[in-house]
Amino acid sequence: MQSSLKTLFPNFSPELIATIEENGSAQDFKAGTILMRTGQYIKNTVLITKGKIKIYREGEDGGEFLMYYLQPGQACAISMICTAKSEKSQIMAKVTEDVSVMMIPLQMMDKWMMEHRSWYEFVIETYRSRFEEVLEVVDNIAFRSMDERLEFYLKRHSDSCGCSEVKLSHQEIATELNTSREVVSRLLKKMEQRGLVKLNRNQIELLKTNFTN
Amino acid sequence: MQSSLKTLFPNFSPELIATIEENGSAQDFKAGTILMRTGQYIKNTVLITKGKIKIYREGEDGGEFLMYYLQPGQACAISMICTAKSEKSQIMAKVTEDVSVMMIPLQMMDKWMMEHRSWYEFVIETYRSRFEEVLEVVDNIAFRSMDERLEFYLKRHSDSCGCSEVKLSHQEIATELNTSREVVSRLLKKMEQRGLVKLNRNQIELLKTNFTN
DNA sequence: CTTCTTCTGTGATAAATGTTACTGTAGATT
DNA sequence: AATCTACAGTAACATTTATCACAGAAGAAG
Repeated sequence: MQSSLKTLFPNFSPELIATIEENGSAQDFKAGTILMRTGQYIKNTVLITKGKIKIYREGEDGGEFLMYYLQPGQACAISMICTAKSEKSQIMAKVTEDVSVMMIPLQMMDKWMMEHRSWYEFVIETYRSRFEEVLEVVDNIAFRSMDERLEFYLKRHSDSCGCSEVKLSHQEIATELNTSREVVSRLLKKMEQRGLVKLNRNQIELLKTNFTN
Repeated sequence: MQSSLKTLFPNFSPELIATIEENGSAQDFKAGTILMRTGQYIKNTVLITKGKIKIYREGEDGGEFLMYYLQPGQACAISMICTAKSEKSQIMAKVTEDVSVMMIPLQMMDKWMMEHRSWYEFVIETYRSRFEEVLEVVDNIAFRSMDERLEFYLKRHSDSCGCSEVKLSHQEIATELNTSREVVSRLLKKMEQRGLVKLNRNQIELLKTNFTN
């Protein structure tokens, strides 16, 4: 357990790791748990050591829209940003695979930024990469049509799990793209006809050759 | 000129202001100048002291999509983020009203973060507010239809200039929302019929009463 | 095996948005 | 005044996406 921080966050200095273990509290959450809601105040920064957390935006009508996933070795950029002034969360965070996290009280943030170079760099890099990711999301909805967005979504999923099978129902995909199940079914069918995927119940197999370009 | 920094960035400490004036270089740019292109390397952080800069994303087909405007007293969050590692820009920055800026070489960033508390806080706050703004943009395209987005766009414009007349052609609006001029014309006409706006050549007057809710 | 539930496929139709094509008008230019 | 150009209005049509309605198939539960 102690060592997992070291391997997951290889750039952290030994002193920083010690400080984290001293001040943070390790916690586990089951899939389905909602860790953060829109409008809630943020009291902790979260480092993920196991599992997966989905960060998404919720529309007034209850629709949702996927921003990105948090995985082991990553941290929640939003919580870091808001934390500084204990702001309200602008997003929803939901556990999609049982997670283990390190909860770090917000008071530590500013302190460590000054004291630990490796923490400072990690925070900046987290901001940067998330900002970039969100910009890519904007690109997708602003410039691309549903079929392209679907392809991109599947690709991102398979990249993240490292395998070519995406185990999701059409309904789940539709929800994350904020569209309807029928639309997803139809587009997937077309993709199958184009030879891009193979469809099974609750599972979509990406035929990589056509995909990775 | 010296004093403008002080009034525009009231939270900066006197020492920080002195340091900025010492290390930064004041520069002016005419409306229309493109300060940053997608893919370019970033060498400076930019503080705006006069004018307006448009930050937008560019699609492969040349379409554009407005993210937000930078105004006096603000800084380019992207340049701050990327700067840390001299990354490539992910966005376009175009001067829309003649600007004066302070260019700050990227080496200063990290240094000042450690040395000047008020700089650190400014940077964090800039990150936070821009991130929030981008999330709002995502909301708009993900959950709202064109007419709502148009209303939001107009409102934001009038808020930013403090007046109720938006001096833009339908074409310009269409470009920023990445749609076509005809669509904007149609929707504006409908809004006029609903009594929300009054249309003139190159100018849209918001009839506030209905608007500010 | 039978029943139930969830997931998937698909047609028909509606609504929103994009595209094409054309017209008129205001203001600038000559 | 005559001409030109950018801007605005609008109809007709194409395309994309959303919604409704229903049917069949896979797997779970009894």
